[in-house]
Amino acid sequence: MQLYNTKTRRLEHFTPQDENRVGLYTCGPTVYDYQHIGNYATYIRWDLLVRVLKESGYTVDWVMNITDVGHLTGDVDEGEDKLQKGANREGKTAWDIAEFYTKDFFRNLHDLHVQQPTHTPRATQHIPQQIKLVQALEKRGHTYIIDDGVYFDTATFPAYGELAKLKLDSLQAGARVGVNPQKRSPWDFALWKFTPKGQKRDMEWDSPWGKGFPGWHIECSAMSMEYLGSTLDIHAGGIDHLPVHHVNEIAQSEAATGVPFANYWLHSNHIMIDGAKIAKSDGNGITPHDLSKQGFSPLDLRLLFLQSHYRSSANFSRDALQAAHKRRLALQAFADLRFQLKEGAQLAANDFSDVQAAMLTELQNDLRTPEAFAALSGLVDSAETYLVAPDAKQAFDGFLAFLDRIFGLQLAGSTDITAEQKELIAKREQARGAKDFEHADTYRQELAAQNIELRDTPLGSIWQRR
RNA sequence: GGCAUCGUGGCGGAGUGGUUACGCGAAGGUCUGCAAAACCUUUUACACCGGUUCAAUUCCGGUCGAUGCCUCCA
Repeated sequence: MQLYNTKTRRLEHFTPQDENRVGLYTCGPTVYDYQHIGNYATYIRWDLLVRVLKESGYTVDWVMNITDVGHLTGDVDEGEDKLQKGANREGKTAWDIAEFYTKDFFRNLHDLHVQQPTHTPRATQHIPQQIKLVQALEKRGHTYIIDDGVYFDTATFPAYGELAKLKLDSLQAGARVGVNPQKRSPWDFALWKFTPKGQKRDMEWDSPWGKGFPGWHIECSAMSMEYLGSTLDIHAGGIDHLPVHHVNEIAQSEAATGVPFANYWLHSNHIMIDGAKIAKSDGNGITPHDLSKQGFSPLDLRLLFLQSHYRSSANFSRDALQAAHKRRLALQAFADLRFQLKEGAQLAANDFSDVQAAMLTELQNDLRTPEAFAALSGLVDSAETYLVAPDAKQAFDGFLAFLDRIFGLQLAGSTDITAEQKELIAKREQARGAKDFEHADTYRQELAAQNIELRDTPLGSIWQRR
């Protein structure tokens, strides 16, 4: 398997530390609001990575964190989110808000057929581990304390910023707002923040340095190492995390352990809407729920995101989603041919195995989904024309199972049409044979009313759902 | 201001130094009882200007444009 490693900026052959097991960490959501479709695009892509790794014979330990702490103070009232404001008005706490959005997040992942990660640790449930990691850094002389927290001293970590190829001299620190002037360097970041004097936060814990809460980066290091050890095989995340979050994760992790934090770094690019980044502040933070209300299935969205490569910045639009929806229906119609095997059909077992091999090859080459789908399209077209013979049933079923394993589109999850519907089709065939086209069309219309369309082939009628 | 990335046909989206990506859509046609499907044709595809080359969308340089990051952000 080949993966593009941000660490080296090139395609590399992937080799895990253990022969058959892969330790994968992916940055999860901060649960203070609904996740938009761009967020989910990233999780769908890492789900694909896990699926392809499994298909390649690996066992995958997948850890995805839930950031349920950070900036939720007791009197949050910023941003435009009405529910959050409402929650505050109703006297809810940061804990309630985190719980609400965590549930929403997992429900959406389920609907999008993203597999359940092996572990989904909450930051609030791993405070001791985070404190321990900060203590280790303190012991090794990588920290200093100022009035609002314990900070990581980037000057003590010469490799700081290497992953993102940061040129610290040329970065414009002055553009930042709210920089604590006591920081030794603008790049230093908080490991532990103190609760401001006279304040009481919903979320705060005791620590050796005083009451407070963990910094924004330390949870990922603490929890990934807790479950996967000091060196991860793969650390994946959104491209936006590269220059700050991932750079800081590396610094604090490697400074504490002395060993490489991750062997492979994967970054997914952003989904754009109308050529611009998705941002709630711009009012384009579309959620899967918004699309459901418009009649789209979560699987339409899943297919749309799988059609583009994870490293390119894909553009979302209604038309593109509609196109994906229709493509999915066509794929479903292809899968439903398994209920309509025809004697004399021409598709043979090796037609499926050849395409399966070709698709897997593309996916193992840095998850090249566009090429994999292109390879599939040829077969779908052939199947539509030549149909599938009964003696290819096993191969066909096996192929559909393969498609569901790698793409998660649930193609083999459909059911056959009912006996009544089959009866209608038979009646229509009879009427047609007798050149009673009036009745034949009546039967066809009856089926159409049940969202079933017919097309006639030399081997008989074929139905497909709309 | 600094650092990056990218500009492909109506839309989405791959890829390549010389041959149809693929999907969705539109127009015409063949076929069909009518449809559907399929097939054929059309819808002037690779931002612009130079350069290298027998040959560039594909390499090099420049121009213009778009976007991202530098601040929590998938």
